[in-house]
Amino acid sequence: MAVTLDAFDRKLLAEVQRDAQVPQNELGTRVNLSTAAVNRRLRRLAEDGVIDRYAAIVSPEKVGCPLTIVSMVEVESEQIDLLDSMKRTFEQCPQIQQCYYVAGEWDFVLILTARDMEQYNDLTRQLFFSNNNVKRFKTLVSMSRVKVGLGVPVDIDG
Amino acid sequence: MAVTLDAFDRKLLAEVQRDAQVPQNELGTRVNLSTAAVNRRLRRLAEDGVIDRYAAIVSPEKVGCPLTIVSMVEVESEQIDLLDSMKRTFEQCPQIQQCYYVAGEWDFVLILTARDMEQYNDLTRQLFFSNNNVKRFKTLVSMSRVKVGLGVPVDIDG
DNA sequence: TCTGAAAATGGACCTTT
DNA sequence: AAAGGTCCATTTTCAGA
Repeated sequence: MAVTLDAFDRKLLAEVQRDAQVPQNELGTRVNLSTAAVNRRLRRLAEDGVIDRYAAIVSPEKVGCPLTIVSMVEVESEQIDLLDSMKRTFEQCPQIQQCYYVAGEWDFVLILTARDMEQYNDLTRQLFFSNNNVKRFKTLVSMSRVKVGLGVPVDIDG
Repeated sequence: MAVTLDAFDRKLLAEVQRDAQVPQNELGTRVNLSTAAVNRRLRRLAEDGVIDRYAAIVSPEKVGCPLTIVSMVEVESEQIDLLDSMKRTFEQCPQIQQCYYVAGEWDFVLILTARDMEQYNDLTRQLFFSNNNVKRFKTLVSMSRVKVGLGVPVDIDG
């Protein structure tokens, strides 16, 4: 599953995770490689799925979603088809940025973004109260998004 | 803080959040605008901070970070400088993808990525056990990353 | 690694509302 | 003024030698 990456690949990945807009010739001077080599490596990293995709990161506040909420959900039954159905529901909800199926005191952890508490209450009704398989859930309202990203460390370690 | 967005802006934001690599002329045909208009709007969205940045999303598994963990932390004291110091520590840790300062039963929620459990244990020592201001913490190990993204809904609602 | 063609970006300028 | 469209220059990407 994992892929072999050399020091150049790692540097490139670190760069493009931070900023995917810097041109390949600039990347070349930063990592000490020709533009063409950078081009080939980035293409290969994308082909191999190391780079999953390129995305614009938009500011939630600026588009009227100032509220970030962490919800934890415990299910009634862990029957496969019930779980799958819940996963699909969570995946499809546009306000759910992230959903992790976890082991421990809870079964799902969700990161949500919402316009206001009213919208979150609505979501709560749709996602939790009207779902028979939700035993209980807990809400943690974010007061500050201290760090937000999907960056993966590639610097030295594996 | 929020910004006024028309239907064109919203469509463009939806597109580039999903895939930032589609060229502006293609975006133009999709949203019914000339290439130049798309160019101008994207530039303005970036200048206004609506688009925070462009980033490559890399697959954690492929680079040897198959483990995703959600940690919740309760602090001993909420004294400002102690909190700030913790926030800085969390921000700087490369394995911490996200850190939310929350209200409720816990004070911080962290999303971490790690090579293996041993690395997580090390992090645990560095971040939690050796920090006097950590009263307790809880670990939820992700078995499945059902949905992972930073996408913000821009379709219809504000 | 270099060179050059094709593609994409972004500015100039004019037109519309 | 604010925003769109067309055209053109510049920059960037990317393949072949």
